[in-house]
Amino acid sequence: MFIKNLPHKTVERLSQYRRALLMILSKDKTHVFSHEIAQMLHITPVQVRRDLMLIGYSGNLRKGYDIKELIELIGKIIDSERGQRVAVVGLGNLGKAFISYFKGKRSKLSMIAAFDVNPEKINRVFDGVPCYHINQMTEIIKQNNISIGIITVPAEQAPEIAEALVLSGIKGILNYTPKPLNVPAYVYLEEYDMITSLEKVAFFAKKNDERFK
Amino acid sequence: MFIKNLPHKTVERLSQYRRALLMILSKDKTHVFSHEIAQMLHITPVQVRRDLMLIGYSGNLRKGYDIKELIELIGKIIDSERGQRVAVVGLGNLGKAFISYFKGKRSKLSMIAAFDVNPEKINRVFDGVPCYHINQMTEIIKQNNISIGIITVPAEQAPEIAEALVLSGIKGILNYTPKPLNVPAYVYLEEYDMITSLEKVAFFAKKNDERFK
DNA sequence: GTAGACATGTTAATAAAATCACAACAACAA
DNA sequence: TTGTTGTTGTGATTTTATTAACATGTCTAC
Ligand SMILES: NC(=O)c1ccc[n+]([C@@H]2O[C@H](COP(=O)([O-])OP(=O)(O)OC[C@H]3O[C@@H](n4cnc5c(N)ncnc54)[C@H](O)[C@@H]3O)[C@@H](O)[C@H]2O)c1
Ligand SMILES: NC(=O)c1ccc[n+]([C@@H]2O[C@H](COP(=O)([O-])OP(=O)(O)OC[C@H]3O[C@@H](n4cnc5c(N)ncnc54)[C@H](O)[C@@H]3O)[C@@H](O)[C@H]2O)c1
Repeated sequence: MFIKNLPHKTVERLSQYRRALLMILSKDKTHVFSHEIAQMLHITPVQVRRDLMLIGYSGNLRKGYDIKELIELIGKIIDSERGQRVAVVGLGNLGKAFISYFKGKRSKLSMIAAFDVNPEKINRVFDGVPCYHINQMTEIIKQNNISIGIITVPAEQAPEIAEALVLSGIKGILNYTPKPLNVPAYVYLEEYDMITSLEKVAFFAKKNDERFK
Repeated sequence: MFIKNLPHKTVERLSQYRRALLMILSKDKTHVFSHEIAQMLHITPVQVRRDLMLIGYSGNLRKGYDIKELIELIGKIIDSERGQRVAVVGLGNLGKAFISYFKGKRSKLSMIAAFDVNPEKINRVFDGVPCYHINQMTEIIKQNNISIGIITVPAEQAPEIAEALVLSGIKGILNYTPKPLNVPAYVYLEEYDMITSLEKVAFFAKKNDERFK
């Protein structure tokens, strides 16, 4: 299902809506109001309604939004129908955290493989995901039609890993190392740094502190 | 040093500029151009110049920006003069990843303590950071004037941990669990979810793939 | 000494994102 | 029947963020 030019931020929030909805689905509620979703994500109810409007979903005026229906619709929009396959490169603390957190959470994204150089990790299975030697990476990516790579190797290795991923035909990269990467325009690159998040918190905490005093 | 209402996004980028600058500082370069910084962060040179303008920094027309000076100025703006103290709650994969990554990276943020319930972790030191039992949290936070907490416990425990952190007097929280938290307005809360990042990459990778075909 | 190449700094314009304001409606109570 | 409450959906507006355009300055080459 395609919707013309969904705003960048809306895509991000749709993923968050789904996460929140999956979380409350269990609690034998069938419907939810925009202000309930909003409260969970610390945004305004209008924002929620606007996003849902953009994906063409209508709620019930009295009961709110049907949770199951909405989850399904979000899936139709942000998931790829045929599914996408993912690999983690670097099975250290962060790689493991990702894999164990991800486990069983999304049906349209399959965690297919991990790659490392440490002999103690290679040819073993971690949380259902087999770990291979980095030398086999290109081969396995191609064989399994893996289209997304997550980089969690030591920073120095990141550029060569990124290059190898691109050459293997990957379409998207999620980089957790602080090393800036360069990839061709047809590969989507997302970077995240915990320290930047921490510094943001530190900055605004300090600011808040003055403001509320 | 205070600058009236620095845009939210600019604060984030300042942290990234500093990270990038620290990275190239070693390479016996003393100056850098806006387009070089821009390339590293995948943004435009104008954006960089605009941000630097906002913090009142002027570069050299011919040589660009003095790297050391700029690092220092960014510090004056985003760091707290007296420093801020940080604790990690939940010393699992993610908590460890954070601590070992953070180690030695920022002088104005000190990682003071970790808290956990697992007896094997308590009263031991991980990467220079001592781990205490969660029962001691309030006491240690107050004693050490810790103002920022990072939550990396299992999701179900997150709300009670957040509440305890707030009661202990924390001013900022960085939450890595998918559980939505509620904190008073004077506490700055930042949340991050790896799966949202991954889904964003998946979505735009899929989109790119169609566009470039 | 002057044209060319190439930076920065900044105002103005544009684009993207969020919010306001309110019409439309459903349920219910009096 | 009619007023009240509380919701959704959305055009209009505002706010925030980014980009364009260009004036200004510095070095180099000749
Ligand atoms: N962005 C963030 O928020 C963040 C947070 C923590 C760590 N980090 C970064 O993420 C990376 C991983 O952190 P970590 O704590 O998991 O480190 P780690 O040392 O625990 O894990 C790194 C893993 O990569 C493997 N490895 C090394 N070279 C490799 C290669 N050439 N190919 C494949 N695998 C290789 C190692 O064997 C190890 O298993 C580091 O670069 C760190 O700086 C980033
Ligand atoms: N946001 C993300 O990107 C992301 C990624 C991975 C994991 N996670 C989440 O982060 C959390 C931690 O992930 P992990 O892989 O490190 O898990 P983990 O199981 O390795 O670590 C959790 C740690 O918390 C400790 N703990 C449990 N209850 C506690 C309590 N009441 N007080 C203090 N400590 C307690 C455990 O002993 C353990 O050491 C989980 O909630 C997971 O869902 C988030």
